[in-house]
Amino acid sequence: MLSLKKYLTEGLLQFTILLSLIGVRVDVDTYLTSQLPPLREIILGPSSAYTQTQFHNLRNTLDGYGIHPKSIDLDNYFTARRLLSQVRALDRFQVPTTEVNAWLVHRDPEGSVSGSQPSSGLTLESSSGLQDVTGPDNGVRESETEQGFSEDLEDLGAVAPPVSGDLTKEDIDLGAGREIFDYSHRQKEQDVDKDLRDGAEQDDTWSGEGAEALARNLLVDGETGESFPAQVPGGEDQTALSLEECLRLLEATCPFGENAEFPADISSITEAVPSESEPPGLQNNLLSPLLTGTESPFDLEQQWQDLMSIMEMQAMEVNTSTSEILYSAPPGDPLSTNYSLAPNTPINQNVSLHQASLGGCSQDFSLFSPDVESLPVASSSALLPLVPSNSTSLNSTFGSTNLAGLFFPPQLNGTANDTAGPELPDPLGGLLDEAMLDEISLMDLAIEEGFNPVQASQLEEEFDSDSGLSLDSSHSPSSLSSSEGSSSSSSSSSSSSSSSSSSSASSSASSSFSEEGAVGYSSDSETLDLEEAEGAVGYQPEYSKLCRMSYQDPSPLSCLPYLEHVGHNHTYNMAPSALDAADLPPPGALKKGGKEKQADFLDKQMSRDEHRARAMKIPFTNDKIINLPVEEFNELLSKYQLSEAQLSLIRDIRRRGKNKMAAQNCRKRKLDTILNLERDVEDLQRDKARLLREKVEFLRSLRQMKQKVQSLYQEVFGRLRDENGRPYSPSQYALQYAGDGSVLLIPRTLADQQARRQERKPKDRRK
DNA sequence: TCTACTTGTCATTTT
DNA sequence: CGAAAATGACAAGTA
Repeated sequence: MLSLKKYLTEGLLQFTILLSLIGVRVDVDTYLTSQLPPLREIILGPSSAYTQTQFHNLRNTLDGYGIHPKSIDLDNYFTARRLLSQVRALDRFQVPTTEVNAWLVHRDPEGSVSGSQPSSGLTLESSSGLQDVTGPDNGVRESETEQGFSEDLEDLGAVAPPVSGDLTKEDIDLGAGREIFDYSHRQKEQDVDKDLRDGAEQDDTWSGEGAEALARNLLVDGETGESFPAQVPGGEDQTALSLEECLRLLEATCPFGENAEFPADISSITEAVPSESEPPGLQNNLLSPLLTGTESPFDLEQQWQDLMSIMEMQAMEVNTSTSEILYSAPPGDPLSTNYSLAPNTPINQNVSLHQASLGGCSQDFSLFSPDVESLPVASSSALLPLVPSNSTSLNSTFGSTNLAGLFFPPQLNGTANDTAGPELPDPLGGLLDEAMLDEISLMDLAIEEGFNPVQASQLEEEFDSDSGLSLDSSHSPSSLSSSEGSSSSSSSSSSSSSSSSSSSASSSASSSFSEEGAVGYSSDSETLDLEEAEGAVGYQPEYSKLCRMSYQDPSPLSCLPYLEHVGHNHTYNMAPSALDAADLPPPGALKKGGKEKQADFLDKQMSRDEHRARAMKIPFTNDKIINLPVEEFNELLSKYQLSEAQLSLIRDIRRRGKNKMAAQNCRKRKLDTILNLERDVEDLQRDKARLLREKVEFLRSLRQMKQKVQSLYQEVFGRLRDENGRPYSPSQYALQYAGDGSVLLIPRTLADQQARRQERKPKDRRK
């Protein structure tokens, strides 16, 4: 059983260790540095928590007795601090949330453009993340979320650098199909990007006026469908829906393929494939954040490493080895295992590709078809604009995606995936590693049961309530007022003990209360008057309350053994009965038989100062001496003719008495501080567990999304037919998302080139 | 008797 | 600058 002293000493040490272990230092540092001076002061020195109690004032006013000198400040402070810590933790860990939400929100063609800028990525703490945290609702802020979506996707590693070099305007003609399907986004991207980019890239590529009409159509299409709940399940569905739209368009496109329009011509390739002349945003869009096999994994990995580093700061359990493991593709990861696609065999049967309405897509297709038909066939670099704009969710989800890089085996992707290709699915897939999940789960479960976020929140609430019961009792204004508001020992003890305090604690508290209230410095047997009783009710109750609060409240913690020492009876502690027997009768009033006994007992019970005062025949009680305000005290002294020795003794008594109270308060504050810190640790641990659970859930959702995307890719690709009605070979062709949401079928060689080019960009940007 | 603990007290610092 | 409060350290008393 730990003693109080031991608790004070070792407890602090343990607490410090605990803080460091759980990575709380980050938060603590934050608070120490700026936000909340009180904590710093609590830890480092005097503070609001140590605000000097105006005992005189409190004592002189009836209200003063009901005020805990410290608890209010501490309560407010810790409440604010806890909230702030939660907010910050959410801010930090909300990043995955934002990412997931981004996945799910359908992209608005306008809003998404800016988000696809290469320069917008690389910061986990994007504005969108903060918005998601602070914003009241995600659903309303669709555009914001979409932007955040794009950004977050890039953050995940999808930063697609502008394609350089290999594909230039000279290499590939810009065809009508390109304009048809890409211009709108290009134009919008230009609008947004012009301001943001250095303009080194040629923007005029897309400045054809004829395409504006098409752009409008595309814009309309993109806006038709697309406000999706930012929730994960809905987002999945919406993603599937978008893909389905693509598929429908694809199906509608099949006749073209039969008519030899499907093999995309050079011009359409040019349109679809970013060239040096294209705005960076477009180029960026050409690679999927999650699916590109070139540079994306690095960014993605970096992002996740950042995330993991953050996590590690707060969770020692998640060590670097774990994070490394996370980046290794789990064997079961569909993205890694299902590269080679059997067309027409969607992996995820749950994805319904035929239930979504196509509305605008049809229109787009009608626009699309005539152009395609008129286009010459260039089989060598065939590029099929498969889907016009309406699949904006896909576009927003993946930016411009080289789906081939994701869904085809590295060997099929050629050199582009030499390095990053194998890693392609890894960064995200690795995060979903079951081992990691299990680890986190265990971590979470170690602190609180339940894995479902809903359950987690519920658990959190429960924990909060529990903690409030266990730890906040002494700090919550309500409990404080209830305990201190009680004017009698019985009521106070009962009320305070009602909060599940142990019998020993309550008894000790009540006893100490009564004893101290009765004795204290007011046990001067000479003058037993109303002031005596006043002393019992006035000053001492305060002390008893302090003790009660400090000792009894922690009892629910069930880990504070020092409670058992509360009941110690020291010289100044006397049972009320004994007190009455000893103090009430004047020294000479007792009968001879019990007089000596009474006197001896009284002497034993009196404090040294009381003895001295009585020996010096001080004409008033020690309680008065100690507790009277300065003015009244001086007034009292002036009423009597006191010797110098008496005056000196009185001053000493006053000094010692005040110091005694000060010491008691000081010790109580120490205890309160420790308890509050302990509670904070618990809160932080709880928050950490909750955030970890959320992260796991998000990762799980992400994995599901990836699976769906993969299956949809397979579905779409498998339904593609060339002019001869034969399916395309996955080894020769790949689907790629363009920046405007269109899906293009491009030769693998072209995709590899793009991947290679984009591989360099992020590196350059990092410099 | 020893140990751990609480409380009181002193000296000093802080407010 | 002085009073009051806070606090570390130590002593005394108790279990």
